[in-house]
Amino acid sequence: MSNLGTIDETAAPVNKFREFLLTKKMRLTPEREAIVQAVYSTHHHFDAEQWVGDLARRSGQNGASRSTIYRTLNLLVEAGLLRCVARTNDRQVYEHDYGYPAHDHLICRKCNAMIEFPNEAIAEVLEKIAAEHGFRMAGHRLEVDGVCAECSRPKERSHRKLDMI
Amino acid sequence: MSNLGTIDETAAPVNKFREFLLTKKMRLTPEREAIVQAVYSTHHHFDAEQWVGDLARRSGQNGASRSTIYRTLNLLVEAGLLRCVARTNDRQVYEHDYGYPAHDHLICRKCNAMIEFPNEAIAEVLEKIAAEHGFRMAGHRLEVDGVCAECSRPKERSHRKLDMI
DNA sequence: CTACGTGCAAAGCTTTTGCATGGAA
DNA sequence: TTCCATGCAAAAGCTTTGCACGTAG
Repeated sequence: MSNLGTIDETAAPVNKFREFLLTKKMRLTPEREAIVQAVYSTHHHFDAEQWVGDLARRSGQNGASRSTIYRTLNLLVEAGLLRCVARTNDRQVYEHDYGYPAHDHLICRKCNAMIEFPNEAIAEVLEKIAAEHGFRMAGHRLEVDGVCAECSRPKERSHRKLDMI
Repeated sequence: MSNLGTIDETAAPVNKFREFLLTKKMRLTPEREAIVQAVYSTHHHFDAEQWVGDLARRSGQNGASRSTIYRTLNLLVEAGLLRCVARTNDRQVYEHDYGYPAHDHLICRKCNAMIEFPNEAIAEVLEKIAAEHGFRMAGHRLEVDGVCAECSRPKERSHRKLDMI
């Protein structure tokens, strides 16, 4: 959890989550807070199982069980704090959807790298299309697949086939 | 669907599939052919299980087992005949990717309707973005979610919550 | 006292796979 | 004969859920 000076970057999402929970008469338990802090401690893509090892180990002690992690991730998506970006190896991949500019991803089918790019242009096009259909757009998910520059280079050895989610 | 005179619209995909299989030293078996004909008999979105009931029933007799259906659908995607468009109810949703213009979908979160729209504009934007990143784009998958015009109408009763894939 | 949460284990689901049988080249 | 394919049943894997027990309010 990188701190910028004294600012805890997980504070804002935790607060937003608390507000969301209030509207549903739910509580911000230590488990839920631990999960939000964990997933907001770094700005990386992640899947549920990634946190299970870490958080379930110290269950009760600033951790949470697998069930609670899954349940909480669903809540965080509902709260608008997380976004499902893709599905890799049959696992749902999440990313922050708060305090971060809108973007989509180029996904390399060789090394699985996910390259972000800002999506204003696309959102704009979609707004127009949605309007034409009387469709109230809530969001979108765009996965562009292909081969990244690194893996395209013929001479050098390409990336290892890894799960770089 | 619509036949142009006496032309069987499933003939072209079957042929294309045969060619693909040849390149992999595989055979166009009756089972594989039955599957291609089934999924190309109508231009609808579908998932694997949808065909299991239909095709597995008459196994051996112009049908195929669940395993073979799953195996063949994967081959058809590889062959460029099918495309994975989305995931609904945890099931992979497919659509024709041959003899049909490129498009993406607006997905209604109320009635699950999938509304197609041509995607040249988006493909164009993506070409540019990919080029900027030296990324060799192979394709994309775009799911726009929101609420369709029908379900947005406040006065009338909205669509039934159905799986209109 | 009541309602909400957690953890555990088991269930649920779709999709994949091992294996024995069968058929085409 | 030698692969390639099929079908069955079982496995795999992620995610959800039932239930009993706790605990905040």
